[in-house]
Amino acid sequence: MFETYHPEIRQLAIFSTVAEGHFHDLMQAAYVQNFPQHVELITEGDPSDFLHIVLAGSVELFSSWHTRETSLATVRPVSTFILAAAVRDAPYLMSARTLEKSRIALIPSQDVRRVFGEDVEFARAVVNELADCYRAVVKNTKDLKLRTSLERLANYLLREQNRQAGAPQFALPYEKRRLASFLGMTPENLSRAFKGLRPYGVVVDGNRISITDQADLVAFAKPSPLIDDRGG
Amino acid sequence: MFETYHPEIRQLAIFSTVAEGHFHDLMQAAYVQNFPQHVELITEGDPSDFLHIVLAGSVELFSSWHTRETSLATVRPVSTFILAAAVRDAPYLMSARTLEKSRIALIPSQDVRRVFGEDVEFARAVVNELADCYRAVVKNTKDLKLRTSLERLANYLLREQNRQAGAPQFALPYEKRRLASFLGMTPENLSRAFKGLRPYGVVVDGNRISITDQADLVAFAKPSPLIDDRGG
DNA sequence: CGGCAAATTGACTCATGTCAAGCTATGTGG
DNA sequence: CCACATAGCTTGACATGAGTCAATTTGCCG
Repeated sequence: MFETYHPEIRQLAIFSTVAEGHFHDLMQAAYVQNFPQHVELITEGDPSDFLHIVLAGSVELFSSWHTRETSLATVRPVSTFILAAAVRDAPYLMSARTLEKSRIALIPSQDVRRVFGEDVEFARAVVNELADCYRAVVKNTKDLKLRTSLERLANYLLREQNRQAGAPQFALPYEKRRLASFLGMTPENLSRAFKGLRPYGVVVDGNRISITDQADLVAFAKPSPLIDDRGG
Repeated sequence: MFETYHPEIRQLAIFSTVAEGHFHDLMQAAYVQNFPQHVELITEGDPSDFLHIVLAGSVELFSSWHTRETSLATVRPVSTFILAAAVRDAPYLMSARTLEKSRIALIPSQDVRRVFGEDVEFARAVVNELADCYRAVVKNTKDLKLRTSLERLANYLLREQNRQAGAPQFALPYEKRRLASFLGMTPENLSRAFKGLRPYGVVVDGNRISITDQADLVAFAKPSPLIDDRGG
């Protein structure tokens, strides 16, 4: 039963080049669990015992400070999260909760660190993955600091459109309140921001978005590969 | 002449464990150059040919988007920067300029990637460094999204005090305009933020800061190890 | 001493957050 | 099948935070 998950994990960039024996070792040590919706998988500050992999469903990474909370990322199948904490054997900097019913694989961090030392290909894959994560967070910081909330929303819509089929109509992948938090604004402000994009051809109906004038929206958003390209 | 720089580079966490032969290889391929103040060392978007190391002076990492610019970090001796771009052989996401007269070592990225594959200890050091960088950016994002500008300034002052001797009086390490940009606000706003910290015992005289009531400032700033601790 | 850039200040505008009310969609239980 | 409860979303009115612009002041360097 457990072996059925190997192929999808094996295809992850971080595991695709590791030697068969080492991959087997990692899978031997791993757990796979199903979680219901809205379960807190990890809590920031806790020691990082496992590298997590989302096999199905979706997971939100978020963080709190006193009374405030912010959404930092959404993890979708099939990808890993909290690799950095696992590598460094340091406390989690973010909390994680399931957004929906999800299947998660858990690989003990110490096995990850051990195989890292034994398998150069795996080491290279880990460092690549980590560099990608780093670059993604830097892009996110630039987005936050260099753009207004309206520009952030416009560019988010273009990225999301691209991530999905690329069609002029698509659905937001989660609630607007989460999107607002991810973009660094309040839900009320997000509502108004959607209105503010109306002149650039953005029509909202519930969670369905229609981009009626692609060129116009692009002209306003001015997307940049150094901020918006994923995996670049 | 060139060999005189080896000891300080060798002591960097990222090089301290690499085998002597491999370290020698890297140094053979490296350049060391002196740059005057305010020289742009790298430009975002350019291909990343070198891993950079600040040996003396200081370097600002910043980024622009259309008419706006923001300061992302300051690199001080002795440490590396743009490791992620070098590892991935991807374009720089940030630009870098000297803040003062600086001495910089340049190691060809391809040599870094080659030695990574030949020396497990080096690979481990690189992944550790990269994980630390990643965690630093995540902390910075949390700082930006979870705190007001007044709280960011208060926590910055506490971190900077700590980074220096820890004494109640210390000097800001660079201009206020840069600090403002780093903290995500305008210079005007920073001026007012300093005034706003007056009630918590912060006295400003030029670039000299006096913290007259440490406990009061800490109570206001509410620093957290998951946001403010460096290298944690 | 003079000139320049940085920093400060005040007045103002604009963006964003807050609070409260109402709306809508959804799911549940009667 | 409908009434209701609930949670999310929207809207309006308002408060506050932050940016802008312009005018000084300060401090530094030639």
